[in-house]
Amino acid sequence: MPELPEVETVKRGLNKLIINKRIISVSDDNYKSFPNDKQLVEQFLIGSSVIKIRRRGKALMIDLNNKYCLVVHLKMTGQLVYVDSNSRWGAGHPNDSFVAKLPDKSTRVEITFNDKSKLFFNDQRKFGWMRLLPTSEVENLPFFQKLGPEPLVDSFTADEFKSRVRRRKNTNIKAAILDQSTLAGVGNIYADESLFGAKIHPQSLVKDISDDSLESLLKEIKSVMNLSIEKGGSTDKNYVNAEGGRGSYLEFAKVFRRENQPCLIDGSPIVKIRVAGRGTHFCPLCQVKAVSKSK
DNA sequence: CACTTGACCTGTCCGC
DNA sequence: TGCGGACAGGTCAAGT
Repeated sequence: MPELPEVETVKRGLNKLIINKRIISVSDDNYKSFPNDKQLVEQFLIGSSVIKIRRRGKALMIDLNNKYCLVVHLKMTGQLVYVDSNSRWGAGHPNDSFVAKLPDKSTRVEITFNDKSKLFFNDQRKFGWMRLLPTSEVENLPFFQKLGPEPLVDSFTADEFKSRVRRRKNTNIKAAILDQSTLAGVGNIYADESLFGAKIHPQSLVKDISDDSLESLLKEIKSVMNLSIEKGGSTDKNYVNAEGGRGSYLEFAKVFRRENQPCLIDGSPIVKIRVAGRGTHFCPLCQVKAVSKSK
């Protein structure tokens, strides 16, 4: 589920909810979700306080006041949900029926703070993970070593985007932008949406795409992600924000999950195919496949 | 080496 | 209603 905008939304939520709270207990399901040595958790997680939450790509880093950091990757179905000391937001709150049921069968880790409020790490498919380690060692994790630049910072230029994408000359453009070493944070939803905006066919080979088109693609990636952050991300099935609420970006999506519905530009039906092993949505009229020059 | 495919899991939906 | 298979927003390992 969560791509950059969803993880950014969770980050912003947690930064309003758990700063300066002290962790008094942690329970987990002894599953791979949290493969840390129990002694390390006892020694460095319990008793520590949260300083701030950062995001890099689709990963979250919860910085603690003892130079340790709890890194979290939500993968497909992970959730980080905070609930107050009554385990609910109060009658009438739109998220109350969801959070009042926590923990549920997907809960993998439950963190309790000094004021009895809780942070739940839920993950139906168990692909996600948490990892406690010294903050200075976070960047050494293989996941971060390979990660490309953040797309939304000004220092990430069109020239750098082009040269990174063009390293993947023999593959299609969708695979190239889903590759987290090209740039960080693009997943299936925003790949489809940004390719539509840039009028690029998802199966076009990188070597057949013009520089102008790639520049347009970077602009679309930025604008699609910024809009999604504004809308609190995309909730399809599992994703919720740090308070258990839904994101509304999919109401604004132009191709994702809109197969057989009319293209908003020309009215022709949106098509769904499989590209790079993923369900892929596009408009066959707007997004014409780039043609190879050599042949 | 560059690239593609399958595996990791559970839940849901669709066709028979 | 039951059952098998395909599929779901991400990443890695293993294969070609």
